[in-house]
Amino acid sequence: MSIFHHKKEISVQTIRRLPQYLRIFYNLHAYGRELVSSTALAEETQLLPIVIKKDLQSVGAPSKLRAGFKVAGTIAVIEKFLGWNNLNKAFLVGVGHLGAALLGFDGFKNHGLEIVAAFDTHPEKVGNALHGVRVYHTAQLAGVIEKENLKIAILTVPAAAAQGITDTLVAAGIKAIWNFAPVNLTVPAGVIVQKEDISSGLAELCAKLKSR
Amino acid sequence: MSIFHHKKEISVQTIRRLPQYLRIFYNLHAYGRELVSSTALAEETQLLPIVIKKDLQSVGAPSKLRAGFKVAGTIAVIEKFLGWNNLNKAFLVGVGHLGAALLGFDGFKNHGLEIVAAFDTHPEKVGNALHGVRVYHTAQLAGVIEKENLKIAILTVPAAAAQGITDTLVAAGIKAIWNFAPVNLTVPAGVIVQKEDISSGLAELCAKLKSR
DNA sequence: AAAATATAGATATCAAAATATCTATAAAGA
DNA sequence: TCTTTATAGATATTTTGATATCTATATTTT
Repeated sequence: MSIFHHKKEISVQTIRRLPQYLRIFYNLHAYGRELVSSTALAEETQLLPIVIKKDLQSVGAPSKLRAGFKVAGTIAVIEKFLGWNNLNKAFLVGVGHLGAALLGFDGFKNHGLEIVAAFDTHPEKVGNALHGVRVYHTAQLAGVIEKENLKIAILTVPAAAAQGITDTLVAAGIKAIWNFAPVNLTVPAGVIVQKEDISSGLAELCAKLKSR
Repeated sequence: MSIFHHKKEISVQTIRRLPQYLRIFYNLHAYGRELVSSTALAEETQLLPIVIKKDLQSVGAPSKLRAGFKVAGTIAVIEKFLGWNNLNKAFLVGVGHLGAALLGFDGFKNHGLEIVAAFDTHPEKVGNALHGVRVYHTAQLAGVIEKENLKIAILTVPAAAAQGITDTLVAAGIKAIWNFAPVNLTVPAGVIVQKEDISSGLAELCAKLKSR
């Protein structure tokens, strides 16, 4: 056996399930539950108990033998793993239908995200505030990013505009882009792009519908 | 060798990539391109050529040796596979920020979906039209579903209301629910639920950010 | 005409993820 | 006290998906 400890890699799929667990654990905590077993969680999530067990073990969730996982402690390790124990300042580019909806979503505070600014090019939007977030003109992007030292961008612009704005964001030192535009962005190594595309989910649904 | 032909199973991941291919093929078609190779597509999508090749082969995309896949023919097979070659009537329940944004998204016409009605409980929304879609009171759900023979529901209500409405939908004969509420719905076998959860994507992004 | 090349097509290998099985133990019940 | 049981913990197996390699061939180049 090696004397080196290999840091256990946590799979992407596990990471994607963590928010779901977190939501349930928040509820349990609010109801005063201190322990919950993987079998109980399995009913709630419709996942297999063993999937949940392995997911929680992999982030180091504390447990009590024969009793389940500790609610408060598990919340703490998941939040810490995701960095959701303190808020990251972020901003949004493109105040269209989707962008406005995201600005109105107050759940981000539970997800480590605080949207502190928005950007758009339409004169009737610039200068106003939407859901308490001020809308700047896109031309001011670089300045605001630098002044506020922002690292995370939420991109909700039309496909045609996405790459151009991305180049501006990268030049301004942005480290992560959450991309809702239906294009693949080209960025230098080191910049993280997380693509979101609901048409994938719709395709999955339609494929299931057809094969019945 | 068996005399039975085993219908090749198409993987979920392949299905989720199909809309992306379709978008690119629409563009190519608009520009008059008749053939495109997997290597060319790989640059555009940032996927490996072999992934694309296998994906397209698995839905039976027509090709020409040494030249690539046929643009028009590939569009046809993908659309057919997903059932996007003709419109499915759908409706939306919950005209909040997200629901309104989805109503305003006109791209659904390219995705085999036509939203013909919306439902909400707020008196100031009921009776109006939003983006050309009439908003009914949720109490009228069963009636409208039956009258219009609707099969696909888009659920954008708060978590607390989701299961109750789902029960109504199921009782009214709905076959598929595209669920944007952050809960796991319980439905009888045969009803398809496709869950959409952007917090998974955010978790992925945050995990990547932390591990740099 | 001959050689080189880029491609789909087919098959094989590898990696990731899900699932199953086994073990030890603390708690509950007889 | 003894037995049963539900659980986390650990390991093994299976399945799924991604990646690599090889082949045949139409096209292009020489």
